[in-house]
Amino acid sequence: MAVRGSSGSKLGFYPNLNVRNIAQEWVQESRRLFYLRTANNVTNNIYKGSTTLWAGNVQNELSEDRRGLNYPYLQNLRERVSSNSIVNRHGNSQELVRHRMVNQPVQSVPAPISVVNNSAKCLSMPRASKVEIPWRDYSPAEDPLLDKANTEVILELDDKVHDGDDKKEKKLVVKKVVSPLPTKAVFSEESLKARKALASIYDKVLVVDNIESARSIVKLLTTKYKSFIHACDTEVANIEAKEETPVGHGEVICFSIYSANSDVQAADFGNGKTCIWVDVLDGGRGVLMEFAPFFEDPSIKKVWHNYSFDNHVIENYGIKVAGFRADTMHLARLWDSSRKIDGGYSLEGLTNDRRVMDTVPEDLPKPGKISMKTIFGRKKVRKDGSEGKVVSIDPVKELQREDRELWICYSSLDSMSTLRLYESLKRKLETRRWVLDGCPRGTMYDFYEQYWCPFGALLVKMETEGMLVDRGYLSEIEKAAIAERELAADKFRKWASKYCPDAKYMNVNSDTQIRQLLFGGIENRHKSGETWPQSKTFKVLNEENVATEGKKTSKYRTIKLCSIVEDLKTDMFTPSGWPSASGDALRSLAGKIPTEYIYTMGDIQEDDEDSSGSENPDGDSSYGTAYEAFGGGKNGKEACHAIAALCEICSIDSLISNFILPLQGDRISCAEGRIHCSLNINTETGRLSARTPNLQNQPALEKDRYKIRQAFVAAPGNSLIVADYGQLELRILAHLTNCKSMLDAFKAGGDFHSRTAMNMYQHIRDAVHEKKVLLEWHPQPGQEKPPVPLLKDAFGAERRKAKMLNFSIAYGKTALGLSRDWKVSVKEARDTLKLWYGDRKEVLAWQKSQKKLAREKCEVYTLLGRSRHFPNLTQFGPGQRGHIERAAINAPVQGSAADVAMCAMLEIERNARLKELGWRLLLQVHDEVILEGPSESAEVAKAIVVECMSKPFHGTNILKVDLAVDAKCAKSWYAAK
DNA sequence: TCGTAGTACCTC
DNA sequence: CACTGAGGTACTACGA
Repeated sequence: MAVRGSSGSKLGFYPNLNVRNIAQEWVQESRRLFYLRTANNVTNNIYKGSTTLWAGNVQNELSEDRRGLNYPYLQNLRERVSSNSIVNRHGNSQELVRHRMVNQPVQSVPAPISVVNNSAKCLSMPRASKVEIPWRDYSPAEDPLLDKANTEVILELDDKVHDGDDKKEKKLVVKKVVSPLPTKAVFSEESLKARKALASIYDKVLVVDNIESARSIVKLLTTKYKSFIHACDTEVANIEAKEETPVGHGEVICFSIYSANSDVQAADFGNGKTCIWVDVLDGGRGVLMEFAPFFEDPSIKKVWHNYSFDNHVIENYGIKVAGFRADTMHLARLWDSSRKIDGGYSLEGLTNDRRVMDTVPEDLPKPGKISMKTIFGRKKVRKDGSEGKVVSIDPVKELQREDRELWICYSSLDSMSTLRLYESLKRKLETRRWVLDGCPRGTMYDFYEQYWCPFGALLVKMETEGMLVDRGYLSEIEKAAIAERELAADKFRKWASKYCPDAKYMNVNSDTQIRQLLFGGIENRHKSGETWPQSKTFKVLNEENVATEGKKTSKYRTIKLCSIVEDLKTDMFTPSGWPSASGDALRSLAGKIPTEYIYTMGDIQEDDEDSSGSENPDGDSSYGTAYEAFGGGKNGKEACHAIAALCEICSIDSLISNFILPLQGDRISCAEGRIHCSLNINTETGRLSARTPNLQNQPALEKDRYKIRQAFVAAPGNSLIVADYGQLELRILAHLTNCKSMLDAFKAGGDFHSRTAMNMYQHIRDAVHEKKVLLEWHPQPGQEKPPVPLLKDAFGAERRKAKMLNFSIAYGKTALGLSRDWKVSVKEARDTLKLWYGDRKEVLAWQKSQKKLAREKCEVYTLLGRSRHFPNLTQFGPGQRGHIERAAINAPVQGSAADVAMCAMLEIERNARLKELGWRLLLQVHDEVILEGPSESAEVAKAIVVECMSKPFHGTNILKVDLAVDAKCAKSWYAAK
C-alpha cells in the first residue's frame, strides 16, 4: 500500500521509462481534451501547429477534483508507469531532454512524473522552435520553476551506458518523487469542531473489510433484517461527478448501509453497531461482490439519495441493483419543488433544514450531513503565516486510508441521514392530500409510490441504455463546421481591420469585443450617464507571435479596439442596458444576406450604381441598418456581409462546442459509443432535464445545419422509434380550462392553428362558410391540388399570429411583448389578444383563478396533483409579481404535460409486448419519446407505443381531449422526424 | 489564480 | 413598473 509519510513516497525504479515519450503523449492527449473544453482558443493553436498549453487549465482538471485522480488519461498513464509496461518506442534513445524556453515566462504543464505521485507538478514542455536545454545540463536546484510549482522532484540520472551505444547517452530515471505539502495545511476552527462531533458516531459503525465479515453481514441483511428499509450510499473515486456519466466510470471505494424497520428502529449488528461501513478499496472488490445478493434482491427495499449515481457505479461491477424503494431527492422535490437556497436538494441542505427534518434523531451528532469540505477541507498557510483562502481536500482514497476514522464516520453519516431524511419526508408527504384531476386519491406519498418511484427507476434504466452516437459522422461534420467558421471569422476580421487595425486579431467570439467595435461610445439604456468607452484594450492570444515594441513576444498581447461606426442604430438591448450583440440583433443590422456572400472573401465589385441605396441591388439581399450606418454603397454592403458572417460564427461555434465536440468526448460516453446522459426530475414544474450532455436541446430539424441529429443512430439491426405528442400543452390547457371552443377544435381535428385563426377573425369565418377556403385538406386519390386555397395559404399572416398566440398564451405573454415581436403598436397587439380570448373566455377565467391560487394559497397544482409553491406575492414589486403570476399560469400547463409524458413512459415501460419484442426507452424530450429495438418488429412496436401514449393513464385517457401522437421509425433521430 | 456575473445559444 | 414559461452549457471578462 502506498503510504505517503513524512519521508515521501517511494516509487521504486523504472528501468525503461522514457519520460519524454510519455510526456509527449501526454501533451497530445491534453491538447485533445483541452480542445474539447475550449474549442475557440485551442483550435487555433492546434491548427497553427503550436504546442503551447496552459498549465493552469490542465491543473484545474486535477485540483477541481475532490474525489481523487479523475483524469482518465492520467489514470491510464499511472497504471502503465507503475506496471513498468512502458517500453521505449525506438529501443535506443533514452535521453530525456528537459526543454526550457530561455528568458521566457514559464510555459508549463504538469509532466507525467508527477502523475506517479497523484498530484499535479510542473515540468516545462517543449514549444516549437525554442531553445532547448538538454537534461544533462539541467540542474533542478537552480530551476526557478520548481520553486514556483512548489515541487520537489528528485530525478536522478542513470549512469549505466546503453548497450552497444557508443554515444553513451545518459538516461533519466524517475528515482523518487517527494511531494511534501508545499505549505502546511490546517483545519479551521469550524472543521475541528465538526470533526470532533462527527467522530462520536464511530462507535456505532461496523467496519467490514474482509470477505468473511461481509458474508455474515449480508446473511443478516438478507434474513433477519430483510424487511427493513435500507439506506445505502457509496463513495466513489476516479470520477468527475459533475462532468462525467457514472455509467462505465468511477470506482467504488466504500459504501455504507443503515437500516431501520417501520418503527424507525435501527438494525443492530452487535455491540451497539447500527451502521455498516464496507471498505472496498482495501477490502477488495470481492467484498463488494459479497453484497450482490443484498443489492439484487427486489424484495429488499433500499432508499438512496440520488439513486441514479449510486446505481450506475454499482452496476459497473456487474451488480444489477433492484429493490428501489425511494430516492430522497425526488421525495424532497415532491415536497417542495422550488428549493433554490439552503443547499437546494443536496443531502446536506435537506438534512440540516428544520422544515424538512421534523425530528432530529438523537443518534446523529448534528441534524444532518456535514459536508466533505467542512470535515476534510484544509486551508493552506501562506509563507507569512496567514491563513490562505483556498480550501483543499485530499483525494478520497487518501482520506479513506489516512484519515480513516473520520472518513468512516463521514461516509456512514451519509446513509444514516439519508434514512432519516426518507422517514421524515415520508411522514410529511403522508400528511398531504393527493387530488388527481379533482378526485381525492390518498396522500402524496401514495402518489410517489405509484408514479415517481417507478418513474425514477425507469429513468435510471434509460440512462443505462444510452443512445448510440455515430462518431465518425460527427468528426466529419466537425471538420466542415470548423472550416466554415474559420472562413467567416477571417472575413469579418479582415473587414473590421479596415476600420480598426487591431481587429485583425480580435476574438470574434467575445461579445464584449463585438460590442466595442459596433457600439463604442453608446449610452447605457438603463443607467443614463454611463457610456460604453470609445476604445478599450483586450488581451488576446498572440497567435502570430506579434512582438510589441520593446518586449519579447509572449503568449498574450493586448490589442486596442475602437468604435468603427458612429450611431449604429439598434433596438435590442441586454438586461443590463447595453446593446445586444446576439445573433438576432446582428441579423437585424445586417439584413438578409444570402450565404454565398458570407463564405466568399472576394471584394464586392463596383458594378452597380451607388444610388440604389438600401433598396435591394443584388436581388436576394436586403440590407439592414448597418448599410446606412456605414455610408451605404459598397461599404454598406461589405459591412452587412461581414456582420452576417459574424452571426454565422456565433451559431456555428455554439453548435461545435455544445454538440459536436461533447458528443465525441469520453467523459460522457462509454466504450460502446453510447451516450449516457443523466435524466433528472429537477425542475420546478416536474419536467425532466438532461445533463452531461443535455440531449434535450439538440438542434431542431429546421435549424440543424449540420444535421447533428443524424449522429444519433440505432445499433446495427435496430431501429429507433420517435413518437411525439401534437400540441400537448394546448390540449392540456383545453382540458384544464374546460374551454369549449378549444375542446371543439381538438375534437374536430385537423390543423389547430388554422382553426384558431378562423375563430379569431370574422372575415376568415366568412370565407370558410362561403367555401372560398378550406380549413384543411386530405388529398383524395386523383386530386392533385385542393379545389380552393387552403386557409393557411390564403390567410397565412393571420394563421401565423394565431399560432404564435397559441404558444404564447400559456406562457402568459403580454401585449407589450407581442407588439415588440410583431413590430406593431401595443394597441394592435392588445386587440389581437382580445380576438384570441374572444371565444375562449374560460381560459381567461382559469388564468385568473390560478393567479388567485398563487396569491392566496401560494400554490398551484398539476393534473396529477403535484403542487408548485410560490413565495408570498405581497412582498414583491410589480415586476417580480408579474413573473410569479405568469409562472403560476404556466406551471399547471407545463407540469400537467410533464405528468402526461411521464404516464405515457410508464405505460410503455409496463407494456409486456414491447418488452418481449426487445424495445427499450432511451430518451424523453418533454413531449417526445425515443425507443430502440429490433428493426423487424418496428412497425408493431410503433403501433403499441402510439396506443400507450394516447391512453397513458393505465390504458385510458382521462382527459377531455384526445391525445394526438405522431410516431415514426427510422435508423437515425434525424430520419425519424 | 479562481469563482462568478453576464451574455449568448440550443431545446420544448 | 415591467414586459413569455421551463431547462443546460459555453465562453469572456473581471474582481477578490
